[in-house]
Formats: sequence, C-alpha cells, structure tokens
Amino acid sequence: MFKTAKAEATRELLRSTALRLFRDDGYERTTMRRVAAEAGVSTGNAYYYFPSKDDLVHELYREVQADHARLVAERLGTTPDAVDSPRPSPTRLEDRLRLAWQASVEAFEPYHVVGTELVSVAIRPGARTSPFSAESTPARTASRAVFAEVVAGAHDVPPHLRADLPELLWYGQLGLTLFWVHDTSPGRRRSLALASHGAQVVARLVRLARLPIARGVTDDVLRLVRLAASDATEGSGS
Amino acid sequence: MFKTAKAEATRELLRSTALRLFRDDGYERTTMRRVAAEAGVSTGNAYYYFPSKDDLVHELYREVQADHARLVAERLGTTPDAVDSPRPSPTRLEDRLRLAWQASVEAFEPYHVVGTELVSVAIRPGARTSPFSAESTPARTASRAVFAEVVAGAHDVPPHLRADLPELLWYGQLGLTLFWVHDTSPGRRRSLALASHGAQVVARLVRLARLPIARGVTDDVLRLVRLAASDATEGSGS
DNA sequence: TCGCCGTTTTGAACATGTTCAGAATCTAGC
DNA sequence: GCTAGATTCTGAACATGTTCAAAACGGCGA
Repeated sequence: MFKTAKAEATRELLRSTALRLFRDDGYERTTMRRVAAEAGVSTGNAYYYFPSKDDLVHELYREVQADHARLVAERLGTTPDAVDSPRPSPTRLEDRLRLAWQASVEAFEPYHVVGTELVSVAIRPGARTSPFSAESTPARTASRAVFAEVVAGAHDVPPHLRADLPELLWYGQLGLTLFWVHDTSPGRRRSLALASHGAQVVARLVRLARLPIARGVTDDVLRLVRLAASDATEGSGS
Repeated sequence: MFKTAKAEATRELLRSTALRLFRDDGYERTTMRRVAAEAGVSTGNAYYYFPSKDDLVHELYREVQADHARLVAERLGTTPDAVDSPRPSPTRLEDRLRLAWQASVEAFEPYHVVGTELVSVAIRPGARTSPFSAESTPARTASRAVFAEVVAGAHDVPPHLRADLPELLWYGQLGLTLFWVHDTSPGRRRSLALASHGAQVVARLVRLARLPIARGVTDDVLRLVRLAASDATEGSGS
C-alpha cells in the first residue's frame, strides 16, 4: 500500500491535520470524521492509512519523541554540523541530564492538552502503539538513545554504571512525563524544577556509587534495572 | 439519589455484575449494554447509578485497592482481631516492604486481563476516576496508608526518613504496577521477583542513609519527593 | 485507444458509550 | 384509599470509532 506519490501526499495530509487538531482541540474533539473532513477526504479513507485513532496518536508520540531527540542533540552539540556552537557542550552528568530532562518538558509543551491521552494510549500493552510493545521498538530505542548519549558524553560516570544507567534515566523520563501530564503550573515550572533537582540527585548518587561502601547496593540496583529492562522484550513474545 | 433499599440493591447488582464481567471477559467485551442486561435492568438504568463506564472501572480500582490493604493488614498483623497470629509480624523494613509489594501482585492477579485499562483509566488526570484527582483522594490516601503502616512498624528506619518514605514507596508501587501490567510470566513470577529485589534495594539504601556521607543526597531526595508529592494536591485546584 | 488489474476512495452500516424525555413505581401526607 | 411529588427505570436516539462492499482512479500492455 501507499504506492503512489498521491497516496503518500494524502497520508501526510491526514497526519498533519490530525496532529494539528490534537494540538489545538485535544483528543476527544478530534474526531476521525473531522480529521477526514478537514483533510478533504472521506472517513473511510482515513482508516485506509491509519487503522485506528490510536495510530494517529502514535504519530503524535513519534513526532514529540523526535522533537525531544533533536532538541537534546542540538544542545549537547551532538548534531553532525557543529558549525555554530555558542557554548561548549557540558560534560558533567548533572548538566547533561538536566538539559535532557528539561528539554523533554519543552518538547512536550505544545501537546500538553493531549498529554493525558498520549500517556493513556502509550501505556496500553496490547496496542501496537505502546512504547513497550515490540512493534514500536524503534521509537522506544530512539527514546533510550537520548539517555545513552547523555551518559556517553559525561566524564564523571564510573565504568561499571555506564551500561545500565541510560535505562534508569529513561525510567526517570517516564516518571517526569507522568508528573508533567498532571502539572498545571504556569510555564510548567514545577516539571522543570523536578527535572533539575532530579538531575542533581542522580549525579550525587552516581558520585556516591564510587565509594566502596556503596558497592553492594549499587550492584543490587543494577540487577534490579536489568530485571525490569527484560520485561518488554520478553513479555511481548506471543 | 439511591434512597431506597431496592435502589441500593440494584446498584450493588450492577457493580458486582460489572466486576465479574471485567474479571472474566476484559474491558472491551464488557459492554454497558451487557452489564445492564446480565443484571436484568435497562441500559439507561445502569447510567443512573454509574455515570460512565470509567466509573465502573473505578469501582474495580477501589475493590482491588481494598483487597490489597486487607491482605497487607492481615500479614502485618495489623488487623484488630489478632486472635490467630501463626507467626509474629516482621519488623524489618525489607520484610515488611517485600510483603506489601508482593501482596499487591497477588491482590491484582484476578484482574490481570483488565490491568491495562485499569491503569489507563487510573492515569487520566481530568477524570474524577484518576487516583491523582481530588475526588478520589480517599482511595489514594488508603493506598498510601498501606505504606505508612509498612514504615511505621519498621524498627530500622531512621527518624528523618519516616515522614517521606511512605510517599516514595508508593511511587515504587506505581512502578511495580506498571511492570505487572506488562508481565506475562507464569504466576507473575517476574513481578514478584521485582518486588522482592526492590524491597532489598530500598532497605539497603535506607541503611546507607544513616551514614554522614549520605546526608547530602538524602536531603536532596527528600526535597525531591516533597516537590513531587505536592503535585496532585496543588495541580487539581481549578 | 481500449481494457485489465492493482491502488485508492467512498459512503453506508454496525456496535458501543452516552443522553434524555417520559413512563413506572414508590412514599408521604391526608 | 388516594393523590402529589420524588425516585427509579425504560428504550429510543445521537455521536463516534470502525468495517466493508463496491465504486473510482491510474497506469500499462495490446
């Protein structure tokens, strides 16, 4: 399917229309009929390209995720064309993490009205739109890659943490998103504060993890993370 | 409304019918029409008692929450009638916490098929069925009370942690539930393991928090928890 | 140009969540 | 016992997500 150029155009028109309506009017008021009508096609045609409304939400999810990744790459100076780098990219974990988490708040901001549904839809396990499902592995991988880069470029992360820390930070991102959805403070100030203080705490804990006394608990935490991480990959096999 | 005894009976019949159907057939196949039909009343009548399908899911949420609280109370020996206590209730945080978290996996088990929707519905901020919303404060408070009791009866929790630790453990419960929803291992073995190892990690961290070196990061974590905790109470004011 | 076949599009139809005007039933006061 | 008013219940109607049989379109070989 989607062979011809016209088909691709129709699909893209539907996609952008849906995203605009989601952004401006929220989830419920964005009717499949309305999306189709505003795109100038029939209702059935929308379903030809997007099998369900959830799939349109999934497009939104991917868009926002991509925006976040782009924003972080820019600010970490990871973009290939580093022509203009007004300030050098930070190398401390705390700074890099704060930057990544706060960037997510910024990237998500235009879609705060649909945030709820975004999360609600994203959380459904069966749905192929869930970030935990096997079929959306690319999106999930991309999301985790952000934090892999955060850790990779930090000079103050001990070697034995480098492999699993990104996963842990990704869970933090999940929690931050959950908080953000419920955050009604102006400018999402509380979410930004949570991101900032969260980064500080993580950095301190990582620093502490170097000490011999912390060795035991560190190992335990890593084991726990690995246990949790194998969930999605193993659970969805059916 | 719901003045007469017959009305109360109808309401209860609808409630139990819905819960049974949710448990046996899942969310989607439990139609409002079907609930009404199997309860022997008209569709409209179901809406007289439960304004939306989400409200029926909310009943399920409350039921499961109550089951969890009851189970934990039994095993911690907190029940008023402590006539038969085969073994003394544990006083170590690790044991109490493991018990509480693992009990949640047990209590949720019958409803694993609807787990997804349970979480999905529970997470919606606007909805009065959300555990974060002001209107379901009782359920949320009850849920947190479980962990307040876990901490209260533990002999190995330093004083400066006692106030905020329950909140933190409640977040852990949230995470565990999220994991459980996606857990397809037989007997939910992975979730039980996560609960067990999680309890171990928490206990070790708490032990570590006594040391002077950990003072700084401990304070930061507590600040973070308080920041996160004020979310629900403040955000829902509108 | 014509006809074939895969691709794209249509609009009616269906099931479900939800609303609502009114019918049925019950209770209280006489 | 009887009526007025509140409570409880009904079933049709509506909007929306989704499906599907069939129409329209488009390119390609004869």
